[in-house]
Amino acid sequence: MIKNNKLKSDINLGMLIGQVHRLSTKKFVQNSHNSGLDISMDQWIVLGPIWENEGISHKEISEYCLKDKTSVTRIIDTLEKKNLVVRVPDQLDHRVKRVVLSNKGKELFLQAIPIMELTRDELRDGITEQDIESLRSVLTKIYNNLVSN
Amino acid sequence: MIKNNKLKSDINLGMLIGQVHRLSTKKFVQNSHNSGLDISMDQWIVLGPIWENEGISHKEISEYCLKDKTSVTRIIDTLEKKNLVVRVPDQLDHRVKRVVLSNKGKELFLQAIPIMELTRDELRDGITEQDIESLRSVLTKIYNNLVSN
DNA sequence: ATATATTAGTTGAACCTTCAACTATTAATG
DNA sequence: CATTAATAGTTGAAGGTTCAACTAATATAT
Repeated sequence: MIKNNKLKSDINLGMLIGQVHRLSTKKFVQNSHNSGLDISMDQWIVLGPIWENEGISHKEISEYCLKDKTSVTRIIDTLEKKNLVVRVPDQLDHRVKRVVLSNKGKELFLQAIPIMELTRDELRDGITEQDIESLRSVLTKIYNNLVSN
Repeated sequence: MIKNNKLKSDINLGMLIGQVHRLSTKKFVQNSHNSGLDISMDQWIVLGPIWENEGISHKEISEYCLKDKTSVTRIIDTLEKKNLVVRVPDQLDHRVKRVVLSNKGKELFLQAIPIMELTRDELRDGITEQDIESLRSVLTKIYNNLVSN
């Protein structure tokens, strides 16, 4: 009995975004698991900038991944517990912690790349590059509305 | 040092979807809080089908909201703790639990509608209806790829 | 009818997210 | 230089998600 159809369709759009987000992370984790890898979507997302930039700080990871600093702390806790990365205090600014991949971390990252590619292909099956660019464009507009308060 | 640019841009697209999802739920909760309402995005999403269909079952809520049954159980736990809904065992099929809004739940739902509309307008500021339809269309395609295994 | 399979919902464990409060360190200002 | 601000990261609490295992009840199949 929500009479306002616009409202209803927005709710559905919100649920759709949420569901696509949940299902795609689930798909990646399942594909990883099927290949014998133990890695979550968020762990993969955080490993990325560490791979690209050895010794990156939490804050930089946070900005790169669009994740809250608390989330970054906890994901790195998990990665460290799994011996995939190591935290190294910065020598100049003692507030800063720099994060470095272990050999195990590097290995896992390399193994996960083809899983990511597979997942990508499954997601995009039958979808044109134009559609993807349009998706990216509209999401970016919404993102900008959200961050500019 | 991810040489594959396609891969990198997919990662970014994934992070963008995640971030838009997180930021929009955050915006809704903040707007609610600013109006003195205590409700999360997921609580709102689950209240919707209960409002529309008094006595709806968990399973039906799950299908409507595109949420896992475990999540539905836990969100309804929270809603029940807040005295917004009540679980009623089905008389015929004793496996089924039906969910009903309390007066407090109805009241909250009605108060949350304008908050949802406000949030919607903030999200969509400067974005055309065509863009939104295009977003919905591409997300639906991805969703279908994901559910059809 | 009885054994088997399905279905609805719950629970525990592990992870991710947000908020608010906190520590420790560095930067800015008078 | 000493006080105050801001910054980087951590922690606890509460909520949401997934998986796997579980209970209880209904459906199916010989």
